[in-house]
Amino acid sequence: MAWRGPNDSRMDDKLDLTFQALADPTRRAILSMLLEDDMAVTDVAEPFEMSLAAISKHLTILTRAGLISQEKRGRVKWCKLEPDAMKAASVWMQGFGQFDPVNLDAFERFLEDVLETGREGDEREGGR
Amino acid sequence: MAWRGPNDSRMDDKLDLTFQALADPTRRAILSMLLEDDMAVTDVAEPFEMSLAAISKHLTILTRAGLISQEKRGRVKWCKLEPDAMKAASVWMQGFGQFDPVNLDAFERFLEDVLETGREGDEREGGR
DNA sequence: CCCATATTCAACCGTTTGGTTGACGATGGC
DNA sequence: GCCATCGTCAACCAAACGGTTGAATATGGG
Repeated sequence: MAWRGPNDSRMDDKLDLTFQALADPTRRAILSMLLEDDMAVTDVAEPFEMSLAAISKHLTILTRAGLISQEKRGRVKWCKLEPDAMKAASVWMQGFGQFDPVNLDAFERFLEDVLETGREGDEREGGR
Repeated sequence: MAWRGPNDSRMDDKLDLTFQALADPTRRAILSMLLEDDMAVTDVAEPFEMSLAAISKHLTILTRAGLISQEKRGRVKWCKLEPDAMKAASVWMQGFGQFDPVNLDAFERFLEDVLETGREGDEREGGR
């Protein structure tokens, strides 16, 4: 991945979109729901006590941030989690933490591999 | 750490503050500066083309999010990075990726295995 | 063809955000 | 004691945010 350092303005714009998208509890809840499975817009909206239009707006914001993708099949629009943007933000944050940057490089390579092959590696046990 | 699951409202509030604080490029730049060293408010403000009052507000937001702390010594108020809050947000995000920093050792073993054998390990069961 | 379903659009509204300016309280140096 | 410096406060502003409602635009089913 072309890492341009913490001052790349393109990355800055991307982080703006990502963090702003994550800064709303409804949107975070939506992301959690999509972790379980892809969902139609109407189904995403169902557990929330707000209008479908409001949820539609939230989904647009998540899409622009790259956190999800939406594909229309028939008259139903399916929402799918896209962890890429989250990964970028996560990597940015790691720079401030107590995590080992060497391992970071390794997991970036790992992620690229995973994302390219389309494999999702959910053998991760904790399952929250 | 007392992990209460992704629906703990206290954590939700904390994540709100954290992500909202991170959703502004000025504030992220300030955090980057503080990564190098502790700084006085005036010195933080110096490279930015906005008023001291504006920077002061940004610093208040960062403080309420727990991302920095401020200590007044004499008439100078020193700002210090506090990576703990960032770590909480980072951990939340990890739940969406294939990357698990808590389990980096296991991951490294897994990565070595993948790279050596070129094999990808488990197959996923059902597609979506 | 007609109707129900799925989703977005457009206009609107109150609140929050990110900035400004000017006045103000504290503190340290001479 | 005075003055310059450090930082915040208060009032204000435009723009963005998060929500609502009602109309509009597909699309699929009988």
